[in-house]
Amino acid sequence: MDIYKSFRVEVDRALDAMTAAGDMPAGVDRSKVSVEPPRDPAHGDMSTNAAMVLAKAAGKPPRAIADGLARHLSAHPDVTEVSVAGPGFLNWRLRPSRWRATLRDVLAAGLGYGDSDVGGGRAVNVEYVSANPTGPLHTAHARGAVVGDALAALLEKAGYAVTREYYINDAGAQVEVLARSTHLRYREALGETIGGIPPGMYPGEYLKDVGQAIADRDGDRWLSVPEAAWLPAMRAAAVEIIMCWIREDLGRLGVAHDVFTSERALVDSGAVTRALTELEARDLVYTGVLEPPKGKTPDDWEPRPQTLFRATSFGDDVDRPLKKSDGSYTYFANDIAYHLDKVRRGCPTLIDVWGADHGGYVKRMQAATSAITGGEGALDVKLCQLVHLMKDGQPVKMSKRAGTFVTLADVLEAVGRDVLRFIMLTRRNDQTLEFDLAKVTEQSKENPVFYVQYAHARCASVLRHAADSGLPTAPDALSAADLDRLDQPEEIDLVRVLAGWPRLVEAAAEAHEPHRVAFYLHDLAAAFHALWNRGKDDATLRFLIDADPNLTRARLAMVAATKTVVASGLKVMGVVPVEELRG
RNA sequence: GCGCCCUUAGCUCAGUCGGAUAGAGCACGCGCCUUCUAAGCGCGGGGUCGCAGGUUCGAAUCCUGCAGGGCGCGCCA
Repeated sequence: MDIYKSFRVEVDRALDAMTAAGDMPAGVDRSKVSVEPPRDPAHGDMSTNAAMVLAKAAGKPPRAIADGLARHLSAHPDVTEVSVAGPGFLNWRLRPSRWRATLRDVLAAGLGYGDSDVGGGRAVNVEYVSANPTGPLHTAHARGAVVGDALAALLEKAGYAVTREYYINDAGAQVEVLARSTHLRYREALGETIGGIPPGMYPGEYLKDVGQAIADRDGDRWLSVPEAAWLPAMRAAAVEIIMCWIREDLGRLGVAHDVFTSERALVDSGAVTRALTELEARDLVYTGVLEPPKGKTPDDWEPRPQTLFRATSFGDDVDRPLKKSDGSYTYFANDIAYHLDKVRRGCPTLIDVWGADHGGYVKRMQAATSAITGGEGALDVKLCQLVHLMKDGQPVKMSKRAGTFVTLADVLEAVGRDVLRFIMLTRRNDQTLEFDLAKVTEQSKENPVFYVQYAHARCASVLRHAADSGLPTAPDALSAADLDRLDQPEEIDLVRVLAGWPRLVEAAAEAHEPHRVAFYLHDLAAAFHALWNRGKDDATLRFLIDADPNLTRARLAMVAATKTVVASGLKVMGVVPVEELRG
């Protein structure tokens, strides 16, 4: 169990005792009481805000409550140095043996250390990537892919039942364009000279491969038939081939979705019509005329009655159209049906990972999700800001229009999967990210990937040396070590960081912020590197002490636990830990 | 014009449901390799948390207004 959580229980017991003694009114709301590490370690190992939070309801000054809590807590066998500070913080320290005990927890749990049950097995659907099937993945997609995948892994570690989902946008005008562009390349593959690619068509060279593949499979059967005949065939074939590429790229990135949902299949099944019927039943659909967007009116704007969803009743700024002027459904209408579908499949908690250019779409989708599910479903949207691809400090020029964008496959080839995944998680999702192809493969402290991997490799190195000397390195053997031999302050510092991993997993999962794992691992690596270097100044602080097998075994337990927690964190990030950095 | 996101050290960024003297890396200055990997570690200088109000025991964090940057704004997805 998380060490902070277990002391939160102790605080509860103390409060119970105070209530029983009449020092505290019964039924006081304790939901804001927390036990956490103080920001400044000088204040102690743990701290609670209970006295300040409860002062008003208890009708007592914070310090009086804190004094009462202090009396109860100081009776705990693992607690020392209880003190009341500042406006009413209650601080205390733990006996070092209590901290050291976490090493056994880590060794016993292995990579499962930090697993939590806060999720309680509740279902969460994480939808991410969902790139349009009109071309290969490029760098902009990589961030959403990594963030979504790491978030899914994090939620699983925190005890949620996670579904990883990809929404294939294979309906609508853009796949029609794809079909026409593909037909052009198909004709080209059969020997026709097509000249330039007309405006409005996808110019990318990659469509040549699609055209060729269809020519190889079907011969010339789509050459002299009317568009109505070849268009659906081109569309289906192109989407299938490109989705195959996308899955390959995701596979290379180590991303695997559980569910792929087709927009077209959803529309064909009548789900959109049914969803709109449900909205109508709730009186959330009407026909109205929208104001033109101010400041940037389209040239061909004319007021027109439209089928609208009452998004404003759910916090959006304007009501949103559900049908185009030709009577077909808007993308938004399809998306409402899709989100309803996700909830109806048994998952009220939805997370969508989107690109920054979809920011204007968040409110309406949240409004719609809430409306269509009658408040049962809740949608959180993680918007990933832009990735600026750089090389040696200079921006890499990209233009999708000219077909010169950098594909995900290119970047993967240049830097590797693990580097790409780690770097994508070194920023909050709503912060823009600079990705320098040169810097991220440097082996220096400036590169967080290297820094964390180096810590893992150093742990592995120590364990290798130990094994070479015939020392036991298996977890159960190390668990039997006399951990009281770890009496250096820096050693306890490191153990404290290790003990913070379960708490971090829960906090990051609840906040839907996988990047916190990357920052935690950086801190953990720093604590380990610091300890390592202490052995440079003072040989008695090295991990392997030939003359003292018992001390060595205790220190190996600490090293093995550190290696395990680094690996556990990297696993959430989808990064493979390295055993060795030098070839 | 409106909406969303961002603004923290010279630079790039963290900052836990509001918590104590706001942190890390880079850069700068000074130290540490006969040693388990020095691709590392230690010490030091460096801040009006964009600006102005408000909420309260307490605000970088929540609310309001303003400024600067990014993204978006019916019949694209």
